[in-house]
Amino acid sequence: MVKGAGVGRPRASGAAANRPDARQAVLDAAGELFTGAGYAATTTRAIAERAGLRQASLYYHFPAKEDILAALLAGTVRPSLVLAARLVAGDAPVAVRLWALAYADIGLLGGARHNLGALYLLPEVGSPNLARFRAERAELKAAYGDLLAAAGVVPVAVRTDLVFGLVESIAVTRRDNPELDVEAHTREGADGVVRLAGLPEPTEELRAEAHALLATSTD
Amino acid sequence: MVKGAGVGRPRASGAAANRPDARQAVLDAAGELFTGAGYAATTTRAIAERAGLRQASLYYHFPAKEDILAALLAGTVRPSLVLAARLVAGDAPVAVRLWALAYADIGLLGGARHNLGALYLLPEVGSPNLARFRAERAELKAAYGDLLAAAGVVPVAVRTDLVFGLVESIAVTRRDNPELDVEAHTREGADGVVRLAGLPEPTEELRAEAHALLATSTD
DNA sequence: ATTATCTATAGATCTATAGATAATGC
DNA sequence: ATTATCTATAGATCTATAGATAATGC
Repeated sequence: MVKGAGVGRPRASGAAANRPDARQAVLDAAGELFTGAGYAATTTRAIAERAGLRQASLYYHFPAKEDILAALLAGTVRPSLVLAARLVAGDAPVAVRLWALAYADIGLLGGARHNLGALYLLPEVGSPNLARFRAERAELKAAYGDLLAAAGVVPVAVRTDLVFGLVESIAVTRRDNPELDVEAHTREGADGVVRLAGLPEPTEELRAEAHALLATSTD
Repeated sequence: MVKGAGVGRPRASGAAANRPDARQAVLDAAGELFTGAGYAATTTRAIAERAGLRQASLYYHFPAKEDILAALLAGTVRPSLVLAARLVAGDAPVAVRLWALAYADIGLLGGARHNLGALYLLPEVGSPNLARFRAERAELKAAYGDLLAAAGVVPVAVRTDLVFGLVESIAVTRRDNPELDVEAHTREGADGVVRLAGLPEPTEELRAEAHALLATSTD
């Protein structure tokens, strides 16, 4: 086993024995602190403390502070991107696929621990080292654009901006109100995306079809 | 005159003579840097350099770095808040007033120099010192809620979250694409707010009425 | 021998204050 | 005398590296 139980020097913090995965503990800690205080205002010392190790030990798992942010960003956009690719290529009615994508995407952002969608708002995402994330997020946005185009929405570029803005706005809403009813917001948000696009008012049948579509994701 | 032309020691930078208002120069510089790089990542030295004075001289105009951010935030939310108060108390059809508020609000965020709306996204707005701004922004959001309630929109809380999120999303859209066609986005955004609320599709007549309402703002 | 941590610290900041200085205004 | 700036710096960080150390595994 490469991942032996207690290989390496024990931690100085009391939590010497229980270290299931230091890397994951670092990501959890950074997720909470970056979303709360921002990237620049979060020190590597604070991350390490919360993860139960010393500041310098972070650098065994990540080459630099920015790589911690990159890892968090990658983890949040990829699941939506995978789903989007499947839906764009699907053959269900386009309004159903749009509703399903918005519902799943808002749900992922709203349900993630620590409001990880707020990471998208950090000014640091403009950094050259995070080009990978920016490209993946642009791909996701393009998927919304493809669905809107297939639905005959015009002007498609402006409406894509608005729809994508509405989807991501859950990060700000959730920051303002951590007690947010995520399920209600997600369902109303998906309805809102369809309305905002200018498509016919979503019906209960449409929502049921979309849910069915999403339920097949693990096949 | 309190504001004598060249009172005080001259600046070390070449721009010794032309100092129309140092305080304003500092705000301009900070607006650009805070929106681009964020608050924590922007040093007081960088602000001062861009404003044409020395780092320590900032502290003659502002007691602390955070007060520069507070001043910028106050300047961006107040104009919308003043308009919102007028529209909430108005007697034009409620869809007209809603369209007008969204149009003006998005236009102010989109047209401001340096994408000042991006300041709302900074994690530092949670700071205790910026409670004033948060309260004013909450008041603006409440005005949207009042208009939606008057229009009979249900569920009003969730839809208010979505509408307000859509309006503010221009800051993210503009950051992603600095070449954004602001006028087109603003008009489509205001239409989108009405649609998102679930009200009847906006007509050209409604838009004309709303523009007329806004034209009377300086009376 | 390998792994995962630790301690210690170099070098580079960054904010804010203290006190001096160079103008104008009276 | 007042104003608006300057120079210099104290004190407090913060990131990342160097090298030691305490486990397990062979």
